[in-house]
Amino acid sequence: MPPKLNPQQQAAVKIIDHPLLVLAGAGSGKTRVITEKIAYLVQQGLPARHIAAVTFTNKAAREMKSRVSRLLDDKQSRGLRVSTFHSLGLDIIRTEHKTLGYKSAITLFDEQDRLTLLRNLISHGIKDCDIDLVDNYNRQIGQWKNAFVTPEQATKQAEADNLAAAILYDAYNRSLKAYNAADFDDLILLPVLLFQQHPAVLEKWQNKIRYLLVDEYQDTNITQYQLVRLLAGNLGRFTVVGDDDQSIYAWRGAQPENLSQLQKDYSRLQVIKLEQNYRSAGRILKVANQLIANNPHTFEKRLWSDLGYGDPLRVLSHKTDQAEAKQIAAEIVHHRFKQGGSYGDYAILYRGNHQSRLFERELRENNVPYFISGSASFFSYAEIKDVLAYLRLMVNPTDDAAFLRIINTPRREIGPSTLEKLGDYANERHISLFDACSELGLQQRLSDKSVQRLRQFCDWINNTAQKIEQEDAFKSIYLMLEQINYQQWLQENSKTPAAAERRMSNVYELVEWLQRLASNEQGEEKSLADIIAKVMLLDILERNQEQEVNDQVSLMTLHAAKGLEFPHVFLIGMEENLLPHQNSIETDNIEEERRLAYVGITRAQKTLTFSYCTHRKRYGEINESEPSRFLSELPEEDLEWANKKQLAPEEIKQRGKASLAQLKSMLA
DNA sequence: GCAAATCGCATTTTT
DNA sequence: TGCGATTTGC
Repeated sequence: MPPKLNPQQQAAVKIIDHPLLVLAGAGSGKTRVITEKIAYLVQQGLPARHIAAVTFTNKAAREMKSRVSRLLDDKQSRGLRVSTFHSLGLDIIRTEHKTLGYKSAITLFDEQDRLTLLRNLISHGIKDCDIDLVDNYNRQIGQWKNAFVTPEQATKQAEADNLAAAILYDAYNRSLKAYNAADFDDLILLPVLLFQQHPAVLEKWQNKIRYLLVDEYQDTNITQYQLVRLLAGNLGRFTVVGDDDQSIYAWRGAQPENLSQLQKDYSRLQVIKLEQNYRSAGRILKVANQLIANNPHTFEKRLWSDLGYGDPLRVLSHKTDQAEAKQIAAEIVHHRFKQGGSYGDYAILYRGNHQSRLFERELRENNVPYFISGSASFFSYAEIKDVLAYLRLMVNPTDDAAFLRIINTPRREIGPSTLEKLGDYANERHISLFDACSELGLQQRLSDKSVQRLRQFCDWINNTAQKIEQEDAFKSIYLMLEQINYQQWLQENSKTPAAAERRMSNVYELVEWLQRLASNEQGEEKSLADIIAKVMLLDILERNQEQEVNDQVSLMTLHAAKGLEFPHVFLIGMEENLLPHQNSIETDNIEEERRLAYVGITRAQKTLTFSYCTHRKRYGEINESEPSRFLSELPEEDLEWANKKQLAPEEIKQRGKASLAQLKSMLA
């Protein structure tokens, strides 16, 4: 990227007396605009502590922070907020917990906790709900929370078929409150409710955050937009950056309409388009432009670049999905040797995760290093969830989700039947499972032995919690791990000894990391409770992944590829019913699928290869498939249908081997 | 209470 | 086909 900002970028940085919408096409330097603007605001005399920049991912926030630190020194950037929407929300909730009626140690419920709670509510009392439909209810509740619909409103508006969901929604929210807990959606929703109901608190925050910058604005949902509006106030001291053509999260509640809504809500809004692309060859952009022109637009935009026109885009055809994987793996090997580049220059992008399987196998056979993005997050590891559940329960004994997770892990001979009776009892008395254990009435329901086991557990939790609070917190955590003999439990429950070892080292990594977090928190209170809440928002594995992504072919979904770029991109599975996906065809959602293809195309810097198969194995059955309609929307003169004549599998294999031999001779 | 067997389901998933 | 969740049998 050139050292100087282009005129549009400069304008985007310098307009600060109007609310500003920056329509930033793919690869047009939007992060740069945000970071330069932060620096500019500081230079203009606005202290960094009055500036907040919000992103959607931790990764984006980290990237932004590090780029700001190249422009401003520590003193200048002191107090600057660069965070995800969700951690900004958590900050607000933590600071204002009293007004919201929460105790300070707020527990964050993840998706699993949420489902567990919903299931428990259904099996204990919410009669109108069917346990088999829990996923539907969950989705509906999420939609309501994203659309800023409270339980009261939901109940009023609800049709007969989702009245049950509305009742459940209300019960669920009450339970969360009783547990002093919040789910991810609440991290946005609660601040909005708070600001609406308490103007003085809002004013305080508006005074704190005097300039707001929002990244990936097209991905905001209704609730997030409310938060932006409230924080930015009537003056509209904000810059939002987004691209309607890269809106691919509508299914998660994102409202790309929030872009045009700004014009209605802020008459003084200025709009700037960034159309110069610093990433891709001209031809790739031409094709991308033509594809996306098939979607309706409120803001017209046309990407261009001066990086040269580039090669035609290739379209490969294959007989089977296996052949697709084989040929592309071989081709990557071949191409890399010819170019002398790095495997890290290649990416294979696809619509659904399952498409990675064949490629994985093929790459491994060819000894090509690869990494799959979007695989299990650190927090999906059972051992991490277990240990966090222990800590959560100590911080907040009413956290039933945590209680249920660990009550019998490791084995304490407390099984489902005991828990069900305990659950019934707790439910009748409207108390938490933990509190129910110490009640006298419990003895009438359960055997003495069971009650004794439960109480032993609770006493132990109380003791350990006390130790953590009063003595050296982390020493006590290590002691706790020893007492539950967690290592042994892992050994007994892992497939191999090596796996057990790895899992235990995950646990240590977690605790060490918590320790570092605790000591890094400058100034503010650094109670374990706060740390745990923060941790639920982070993802440690991300960092590990980033370190390792070096000389590896990247495999990822189109969704995961947003924001990234690669010299050579393979966009595979360009077939009807895959891209566009069958469900999207059925629900008439082609436009978002087209944007997904657009995102894929605009990831490529130098070369782009599409591929499709005529036969694909699906759910164990071979089906015929047709090339994607999107291919026919592209300019014919820029495509090269390279593979109409099929290579026999043996030939492909030969080519792969030839390349290997070539490598060996090159190394020798 | 737990392990094995069977069932059932299969886009995408920032936090 | 392949995985995870639930059910079955000991």
